[in-house]
Amino acid sequence: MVSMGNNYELYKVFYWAAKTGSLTQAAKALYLTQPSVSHAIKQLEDRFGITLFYRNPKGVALTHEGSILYSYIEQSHILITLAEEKMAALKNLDIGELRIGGSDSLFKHYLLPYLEDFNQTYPGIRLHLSHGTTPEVISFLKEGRIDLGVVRMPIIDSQLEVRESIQLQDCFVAGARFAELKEVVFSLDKLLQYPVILFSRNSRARMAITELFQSYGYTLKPEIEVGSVDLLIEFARRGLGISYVTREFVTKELEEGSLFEISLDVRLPPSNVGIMTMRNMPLSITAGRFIELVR
Amino acid sequence: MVSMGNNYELYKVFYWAAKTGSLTQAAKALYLTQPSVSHAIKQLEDRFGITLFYRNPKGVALTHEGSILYSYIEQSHILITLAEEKMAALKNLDIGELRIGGSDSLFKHYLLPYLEDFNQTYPGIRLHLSHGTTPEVISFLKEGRIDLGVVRMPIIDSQLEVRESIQLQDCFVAGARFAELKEVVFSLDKLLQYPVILFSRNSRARMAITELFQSYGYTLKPEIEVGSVDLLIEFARRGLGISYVTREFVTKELEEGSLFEISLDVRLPPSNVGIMTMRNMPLSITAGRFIELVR
DNA sequence: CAGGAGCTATAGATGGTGTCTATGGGAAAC
DNA sequence: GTTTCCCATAGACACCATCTATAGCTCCTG
Repeated sequence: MVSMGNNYELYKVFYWAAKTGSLTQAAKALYLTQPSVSHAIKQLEDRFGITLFYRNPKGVALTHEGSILYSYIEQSHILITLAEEKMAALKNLDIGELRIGGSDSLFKHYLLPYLEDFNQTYPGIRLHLSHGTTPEVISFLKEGRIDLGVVRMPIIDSQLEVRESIQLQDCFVAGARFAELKEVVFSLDKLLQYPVILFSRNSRARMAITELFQSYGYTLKPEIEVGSVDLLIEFARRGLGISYVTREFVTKELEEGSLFEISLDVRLPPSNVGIMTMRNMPLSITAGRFIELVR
Repeated sequence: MVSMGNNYELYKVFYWAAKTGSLTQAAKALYLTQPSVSHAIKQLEDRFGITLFYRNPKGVALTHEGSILYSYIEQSHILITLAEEKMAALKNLDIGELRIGGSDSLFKHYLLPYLEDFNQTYPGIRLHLSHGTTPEVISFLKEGRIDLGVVRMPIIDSQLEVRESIQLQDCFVAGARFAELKEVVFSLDKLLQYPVILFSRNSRARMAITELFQSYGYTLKPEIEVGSVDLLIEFARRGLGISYVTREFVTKELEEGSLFEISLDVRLPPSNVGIMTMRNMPLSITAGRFIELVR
């Protein structure tokens, strides 16, 4: 693996010398002195064994060979300049992309305002949202397909760095059809006498509540399983049963009275939203900025 | 005229680090040590404020931002490599061009063997031949349209550097129709009784012979004027008159007897071929090599 | 599980070289 | 003739690119 060739820095000097047609001007452009430029050009000429410039009293002019070199170096210089501009734009968040993984419900009910805010502040950043279950999001992250994942805590994975975000409280809610239960304080076993609606997927929330019932010796078996948080809410509103949802996701319905919360004699465990990134991997600029925004 | 930006040399290091996926390998390719490469990459990252590589136990991998940079730098590197190869080829005379100015007759009768030789030795060099009168050739040279000019001496021009080449001797020749003149020794005025054929253009040779006659008080007025040396020879062979030609250009005809030289009682002035280049301007590689060949 | 063999990061020392100042020469312009 | 641009050269200096040495990390292997 041989890498013959000159110091690339010399080509920068050559570029400016050729472009300005003057070693003195090139020196100014590069914040150098004229002898430095003179010396740099001489180095190139010596290494190539080719004279690149004619020296005139009014400046320098490319020789035939020099102009051949210039035709390449000019392109090369343009590319490097574009690259530097692009890096500056990336740094500045004028361009870039932010890839987030998470569940639909978290996107809609938790992340949406942040995403709107971020998008308004940095309209040049393209947002990629990948939804999936917690394990799927984790593998997206490990495969490098997303910059950060937003999932329910707890996450135990030494490869991941998890930042806790707001706390969410799951609860049971019901609609008008069960209005007579508003003032009742339920025990877990009493709740089982009513139709319960749960999220169908193996979500962390569902596993948690199932385990809670089991720890009291009960088995929680849903009457209905639905595939989205929206349906959980809608089904409860329509009186199809009592839904287990995240309270913060039904704030509106609770306020307007289309849903009410079932009071229980046990405390349901809260859960936090966690923002995951790869441990020991630098954050992309966009991801870093987004995380700052969220916290 | 601002030139922000990094030391281009850093991009060379970046290129190899990205290409090999290993700082250690990059160091080997660049004949450096690993800490040097590490340091160089760090500099780039610090200047951009962007992390370019993920550091793994088995090497490094480009971040998203790093791979954007790489897409530019890779192209840039390819161009520079091509440029360096091109320069090496030019130096090596594998490619290139040689632009020579001169008169048709000198090309044909003087330069041709050298050109053939040069072309055989350096088949990759393209030859451009521009013919013209001496003043035309000089202006070609000053305009940079040719690398060297081949004309009759003397040339007096302080901007030009002239290398004397072989001496040529002009003479009068006639064909079979004037066979009876073979043994005669002519004086200038006696020659004027015969039809003389001269080159039509204001060539240096014609001016010289006209002046010679004038210095003896005679006026040389050609019976026929022709536009090429070939016609001078052909007309003489066919007996249309006595042609004034360069002896070296009719060697073959003199040997085979289709022409013979007129003996004169005065010595005609010899002239040298001169190879002109611009003074104080570096020779192109091809021109330099060609001049070596000729001398 | 310990040890070896990769890899990269960091610290500190050093020498090379890139850059500077000072100067000279040459051509053009005034 | 004098000035005023160029660029080339010489020599000195300081910076920084590079080095050596070392540490930390992960993976692999006996």
